[in-house]
Amino acid sequence: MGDPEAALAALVRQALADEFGAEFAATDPSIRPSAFADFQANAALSLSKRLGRSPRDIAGPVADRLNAAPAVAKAEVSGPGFINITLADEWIAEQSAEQLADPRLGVPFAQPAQRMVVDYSGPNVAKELHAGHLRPTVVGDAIVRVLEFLGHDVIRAAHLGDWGTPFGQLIEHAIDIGEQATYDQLASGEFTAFYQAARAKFDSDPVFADRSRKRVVQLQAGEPDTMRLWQLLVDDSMEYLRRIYARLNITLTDADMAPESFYNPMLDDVCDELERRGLAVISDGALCAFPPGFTGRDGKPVPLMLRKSDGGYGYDSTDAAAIRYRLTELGVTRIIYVVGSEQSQHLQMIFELARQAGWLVPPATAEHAVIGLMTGPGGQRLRTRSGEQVKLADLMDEAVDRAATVIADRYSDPVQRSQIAEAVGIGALKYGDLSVARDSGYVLDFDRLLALTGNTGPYLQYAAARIRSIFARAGLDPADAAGPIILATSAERTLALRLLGLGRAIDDVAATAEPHKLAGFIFDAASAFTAFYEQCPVLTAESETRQSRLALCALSLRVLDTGLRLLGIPVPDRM
RNA sequence: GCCCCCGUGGCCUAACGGAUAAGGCAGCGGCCUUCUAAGCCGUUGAUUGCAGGUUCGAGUCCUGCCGGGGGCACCA
Repeated sequence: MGDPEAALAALVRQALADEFGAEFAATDPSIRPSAFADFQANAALSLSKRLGRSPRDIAGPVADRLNAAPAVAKAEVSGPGFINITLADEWIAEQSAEQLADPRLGVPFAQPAQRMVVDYSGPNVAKELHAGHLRPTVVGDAIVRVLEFLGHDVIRAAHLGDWGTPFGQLIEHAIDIGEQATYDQLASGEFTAFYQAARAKFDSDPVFADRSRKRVVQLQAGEPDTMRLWQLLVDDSMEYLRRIYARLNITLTDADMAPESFYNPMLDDVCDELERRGLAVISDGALCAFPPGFTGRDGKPVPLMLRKSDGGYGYDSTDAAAIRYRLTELGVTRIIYVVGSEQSQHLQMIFELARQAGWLVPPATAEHAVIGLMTGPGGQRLRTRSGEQVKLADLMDEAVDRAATVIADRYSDPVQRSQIAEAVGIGALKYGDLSVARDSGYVLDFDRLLALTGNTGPYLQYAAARIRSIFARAGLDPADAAGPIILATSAERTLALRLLGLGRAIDDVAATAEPHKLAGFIFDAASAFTAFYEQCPVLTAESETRQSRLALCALSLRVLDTGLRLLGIPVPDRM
């Protein structure tokens, strides 16, 4: 049991049970970090009414029992009934040595493992990823990595927009300019020109517009030649997406695409099922479901538009099919939609429909991991059509350029320089979005996203690089470091205790789908290491101290490295 | 009009109902002949939008108000 909070929780529960009866073994011991000790247990305050005693009278005997535990150096009642707990140095040292020896750094697998879907990134065929895609992409990927680390069976799902009326124009435009030119533009990510050219012709050329409309019909009908051209657009776009995901260190692959077209064959059946069950009715010519609890203007219920009056399908249809498929075919018990806040009502309606239809049955859950809306510098919304759209690729280039400027004079080898600039720039960019609560709205601000000092990706990478540097200087391999660990100074003790919180941080992320909790932990861990680094010489220390400090360094490195990798942040060997 | 989200030092943010609200940036003052100064140490700066309420205890929960954002029928 390496996690101090879990260990203390068990001790307090045991003390409560021993003191007041077995029924108190399940009480929430309310262990919290404390400014006055390592932790505080607040259970006595909330138990006061139930036990009919003053909090201090409850806390006293519990503290006495805690003081008898080897892990506890001191437990004392404070204030209205807080129990301030200081852990024994020897206990922390033992746990740290165990953590270092454990391939999983003391983080147990989740029990039981679940099968889950994480829906994120939201790419589109023939549209480039823009700055607004950054957050849902990096946050979703971090969530996936954390869940997989805990042993869950995670199905990545990027809801690829590859279907719909625009594809008529796009296919006709591809025919006009030829397949080679189409490939050249799309695979390189030059979507805007391609899209706008198609749009311009559609608006100005009646013949082209007519061809486009007919092409849509052919696409819906699955006409072979049309399908071949459509597939061409998809394949070319995928080449672009593969490249940008690879550069961003995102784990999505072709197999993880959950394209709208994939659900197309299921839409009729979904509509039939819902209509048969009386959950969908014809309204104004369209097949609609009206999940309860959603009213719009004029107090009318808000529909999910399952089939439009013209017989076509929209995203309500696809999402209904997707949630049914995931719950009933894939058999997942948790679905996490990492999607913008503006889709909140839509998703709540889809969830409600899924409950009504009996697809979403407890203990299975569906949740919306809200991504805050990104706005432009003026605070206005960045609309898809507007020219002020910032390309994600440009943002990445800028990030790497800024990093390169900072390190320009530090490395003579240009290859090494560009590799480090890449890791630092991309790391800074990603960490900027991973370090804040994902649901906070924010203004697109290059300086914020690309900062290189303070609580940033590079700070964490730098801490890791400095640790590697110590081992490099000593000619040692961090993998060979081992206990015992001696906690002689407060910096060493603080660092060791902090590192033991890794499992707690990871569990928090898994429970809440909020990666910024892991980011906060890593920053605290890196800060604790840096304080240690300033105060505790490693290589010049005497034998036992030196060995212990090397062990602490190795442990710090592995915790930082693990945390950064779970966030999807590259960790360069040196900086 | 109805529904949802958000208001925390000059700026950006954190805080699982717990004590004196925690960091980063910017500002000010220090620290490189000693393991990488992308760093460290110190310091200035907040009655957490306003008013009530619940609670032993509220930035956190409830109600109202003010301010900002989003959503509300065939776009996704």
